[in-house]
Amino acid sequence: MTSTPDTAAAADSGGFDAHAIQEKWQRRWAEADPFRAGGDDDTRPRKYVLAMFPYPSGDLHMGHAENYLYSDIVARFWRHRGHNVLNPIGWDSFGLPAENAAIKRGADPREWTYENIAQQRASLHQYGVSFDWSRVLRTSDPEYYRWNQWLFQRLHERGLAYRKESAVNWCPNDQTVLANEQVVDGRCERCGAEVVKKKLTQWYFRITQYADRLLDDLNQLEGFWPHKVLQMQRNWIGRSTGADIDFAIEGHPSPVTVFSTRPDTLHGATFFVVAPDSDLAAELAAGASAEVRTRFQDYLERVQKTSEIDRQTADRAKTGVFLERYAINPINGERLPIWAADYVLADYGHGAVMAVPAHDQRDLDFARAFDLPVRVVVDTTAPVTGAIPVIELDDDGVPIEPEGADLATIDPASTGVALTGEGRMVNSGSLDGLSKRNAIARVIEELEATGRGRAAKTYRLRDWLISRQRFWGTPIPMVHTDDGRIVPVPDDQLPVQLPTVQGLDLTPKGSSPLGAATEWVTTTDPETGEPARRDPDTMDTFVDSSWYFLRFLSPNDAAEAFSAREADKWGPVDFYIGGVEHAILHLLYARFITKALFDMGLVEFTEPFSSLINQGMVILGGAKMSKSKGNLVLFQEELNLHGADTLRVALAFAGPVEDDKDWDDVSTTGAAKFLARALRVAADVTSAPEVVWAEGDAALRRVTHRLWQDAPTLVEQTKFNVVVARLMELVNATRKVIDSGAGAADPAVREAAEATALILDLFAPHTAEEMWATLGYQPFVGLAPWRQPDATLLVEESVTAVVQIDGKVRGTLTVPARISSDELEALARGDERIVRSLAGREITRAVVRAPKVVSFSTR
RNA sequence: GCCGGUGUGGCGGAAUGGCAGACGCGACCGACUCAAACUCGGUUGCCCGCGAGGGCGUGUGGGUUCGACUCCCACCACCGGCACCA
Repeated sequence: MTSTPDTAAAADSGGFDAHAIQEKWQRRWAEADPFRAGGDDDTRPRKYVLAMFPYPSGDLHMGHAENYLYSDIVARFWRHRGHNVLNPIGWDSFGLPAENAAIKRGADPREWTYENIAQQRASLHQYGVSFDWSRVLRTSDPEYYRWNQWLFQRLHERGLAYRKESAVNWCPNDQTVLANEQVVDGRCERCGAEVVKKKLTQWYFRITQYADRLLDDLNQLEGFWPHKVLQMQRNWIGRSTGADIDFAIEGHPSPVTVFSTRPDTLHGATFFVVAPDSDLAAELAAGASAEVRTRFQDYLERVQKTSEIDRQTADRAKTGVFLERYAINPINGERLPIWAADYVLADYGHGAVMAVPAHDQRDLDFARAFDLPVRVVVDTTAPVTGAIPVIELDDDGVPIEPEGADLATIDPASTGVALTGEGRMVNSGSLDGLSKRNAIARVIEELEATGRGRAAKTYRLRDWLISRQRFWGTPIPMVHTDDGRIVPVPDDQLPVQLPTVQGLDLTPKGSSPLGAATEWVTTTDPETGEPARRDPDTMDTFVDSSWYFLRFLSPNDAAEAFSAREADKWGPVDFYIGGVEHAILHLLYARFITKALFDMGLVEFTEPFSSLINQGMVILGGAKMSKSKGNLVLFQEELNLHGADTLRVALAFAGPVEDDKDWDDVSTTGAAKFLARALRVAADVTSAPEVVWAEGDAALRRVTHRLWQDAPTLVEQTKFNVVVARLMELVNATRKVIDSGAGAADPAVREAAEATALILDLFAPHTAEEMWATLGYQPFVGLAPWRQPDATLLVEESVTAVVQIDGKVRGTLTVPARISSDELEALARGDERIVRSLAGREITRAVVRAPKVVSFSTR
């Protein structure tokens, strides 16, 4: 016989024809459609299981294999537990790769996109995933993106979508703007090009209005989302609390506000710094001498030439120019010289700071570089009530006198180290003697009394820039009239459809290619009928994915974005799984949009995903796989080679869900052997289906029922690798009874084989269906309920008790499970081995935990 | 610098404070075979010992406990996030 790929695969799969089984059951599933979610007449409790939908760039990779395996395991589990499960799939099909491929091939991005979707769809079918295939959506379909435009209008009505001019992140390679979240280490998240700042007027979503809720609501996700993701979102939102303080500026009409987290140190302010690239700096310089103006201009140019990457480098020497202007400290009337320096950022806080060099390291570095005064206002050597004094011990355990017990020895002006710790206020007028906490409260009170300051919060989070100067995305549904008004396209005129690419140049050139689609751009004001032009930009594709989980609930509804009724029934998503790369981008945006929809009264929940799992990556040889490195393991290839079940079991067994899995450590041979053994066990069963369960080999029955006891918990804890291990134990135990125990006719063998099929369905659904049929049942095992453990089988009749002497195991006793502590202790004391180990030493203490442990102490 | 996470055999990993290393891979031995592959059975943490048995062992050092991979403190290493954020 010649070796074809199929026979090779059969050999690899341990002698059975995995591919024939696979195709057979996939055909049956396609005919019967057993995994479609139930409708209104379905009274089972609901579970919404979702894996982050794929972007259709080329074929699926091993990361997808993991993602859709894990969600499928969970979906199948809940069906077995009697739930009505929604497990949908769709495609996140707008975006740059399609556009870039189209440019390269001189084609329409649609072709490339929909070809890839077809290919990925075929792979997922072949993988045996129990999706509800009736709900497929593609975000690049007008039927979908129409609702992006609807969402935009709703946000716009509420002032949550707005236009502003601002210095934005610009990717010179992709020729488009980027959201803050898409800039990683000063580089474009997509292509790695160094991002530059550019002043542009763009559309934003006002996510900052939700900053507090986005931050505070993370607490209710604690324990349900990975701790790491919660922490990353907290960092990203970056709330600081403190005070806004108004400083009058000499010769300037209005006061300037600064934010400080340490308003208690206001008396220690010795100068004032503005961001050189802020409007304020330009204004202040304009009112100064010609010489200052020149110096400032030179400095500004230098700053603007510095790349974001260089600017973010820590330990840069402080630079700046004195603007020969003065700010007035509102608490003591002191004149503070105003400097422009690039260590102050234009887009954080108010773009200006009060500098307190004694108690802020950056201000101190600057003061020392330019010889500015340093005034200590917090005595950090003074004890603070409630603070726990730290006493350090030297090598001999003798307390070391804290150095700097004398304030003079820790003077920041000479040490160069700012005093940022707790202490008592000094040189601060009415604040003297107060602790930091009390001083902050007092100074805010005083400032509020004179109207020169107030408690305030500042965030790191910026508004979400959603305009993109590219073709393959949702057109922004706004028109610009000749007289400069910006008018929304009314709902009944949506969708604003993308034009064909015919005659369009998609090559990135800094403005949207849609601007050149003259016919498309030219329109009329929907209110007045006057000539107008369409907004040529498209939306960030993260808008598409910020609400897709709601569209899955009524994907074919032409009347509304999603059904509020269905959202009440299914939402929020019960189990969400995807890669950690979306920890802030997608997950933050989806949370924001959900809260906005809640405020509109369209959903009844404020968090979209009740639980979240980040699966690890599939790597190779310790390194991330990538096309450029040429170390790719291709999903479709592995699928053809091993078959779906072997691949699924191998991945599920490879390790914990959240851990990275090195493909070198993923054992397809082990998985294939196990599946073959499981099938053989089912085939060996000779008893008829209607069997009396209470009979048969007791030891095997205990293995079976312990698994029935543990499996649900293990699956809910996503310990899939352990469930597979336990199934292997069960199959091994069954094999043993068949070969060298009660034999194949024993009812316990059938009971074990049926349990194997029912639980194996999570991991190897084709093999499980085959076993189920072999055992004489009608399909589908995927819909058959799991069984309850028999409680009487969970208690062992006899157990192994451990005897410890001084913490070391010195012997074991086989004892009845219900032995009393006294009996057990007596047995232990009398045990020949224990007596020998004691060697005459006296037992000073005995701790007995029947029936498991006896612990003797001898000293 | 700040915040978070992780350290267990040759490898992937398991273990409600109670026999560390389940399960699998790999390796070795054996059965089947003319032979190999497949399959099946056995051994496999390290050290000493022919053996019975003993010693050591979950990154390091301490602590709590009759008993610690597990809880507490300090440290080391690696990984991740943020970072001139006022």
